Amino acid sequence: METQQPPTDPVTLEVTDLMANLVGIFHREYEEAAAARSLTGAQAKVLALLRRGPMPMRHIAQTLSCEPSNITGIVDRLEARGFVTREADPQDRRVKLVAATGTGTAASVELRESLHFAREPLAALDPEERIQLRDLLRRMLAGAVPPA
Amino acid sequence: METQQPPTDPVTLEVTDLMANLVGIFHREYEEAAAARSLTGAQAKVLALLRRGPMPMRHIAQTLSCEPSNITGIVDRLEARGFVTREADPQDRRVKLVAATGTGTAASVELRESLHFAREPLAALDPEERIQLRDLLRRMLAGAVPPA
DNA sequence: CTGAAAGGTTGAGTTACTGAAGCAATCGTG
DNA sequence: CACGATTGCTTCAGTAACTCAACCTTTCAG
Repeated sequence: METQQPPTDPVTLEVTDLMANLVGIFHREYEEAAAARSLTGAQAKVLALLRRGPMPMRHIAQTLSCEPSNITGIVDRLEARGFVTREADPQDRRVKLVAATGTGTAASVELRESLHFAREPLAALDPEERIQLRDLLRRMLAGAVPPA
Repeated sequence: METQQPPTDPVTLEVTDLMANLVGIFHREYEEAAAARSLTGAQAKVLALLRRGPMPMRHIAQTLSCEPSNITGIVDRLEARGFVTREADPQDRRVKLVAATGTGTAASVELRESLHFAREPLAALDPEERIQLRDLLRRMLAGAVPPA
């Protein structure tokens, strides 16, 4: 949309494609791992966010870049199942602070640790390479939004 | 689900987390790029698959690991907008071969090339590092399913 | 030829999502 | 201090994606 850098070098293009595959695989595994705990992907994402502590709906919506009304529904369903609670912020009673319950946090942590991804494609790399990869990813993400 | 490797070393865990962030960013950009062409993410994925040539619905469903009935709907909407066609396979008339039209292919190629991702997080790496990253990703994906 | 299996579609039901409208609490300014 | 604008969240359509079960149609096996 903004500055149009016409050529896009071949390496970048290939990395983008590889990344797309990786994203596909990762995504599928994430959904499966969530489903195994009868969570949807969206619910799991919200729960993961809440591992950092209670936060206003607004903040959740911004972080996941979606409409607040969307979060209302997701939190509704999480709340109905006892994974999160909604409490009015005493500081500003317009704000609802969403917090993960013990069960919610546990499910999220468990999910995170169950990600097979860690063992499948990643297993193809030896420890040294994994560190290399980590460093590259760190640098790439240093500038980006600090999300999920 | 299968063999439980208890400890999961710290580097792997961190890589998984970084990857999760990356996946989030990439995913968001993909959706946006698709939306900019008034496609949904799912539609864009199917269209991307069809760049390789016509294929039966069954095959699409398997590749995207979802129910065939799901694909019916997505292809319906793509067809309604002239991005794909459905034709009976002369070899086996149960099979419907879905093929991207010129418009469909064009949209898909354009979308692929518009992925900003190439310039945002990736721009933080210098050419040498990008090659390093490419090689690592290649190795990781060598064993995996050859998807989208 | 007949019954089982495979490819797709249909229909019901859930979730995720958007956008507009609405309500309540808060803030800014005269 | 009061009043209008703004902010945070919910509610209400409306659409897309998805699952599952039931259902045709074509193919295949015996």
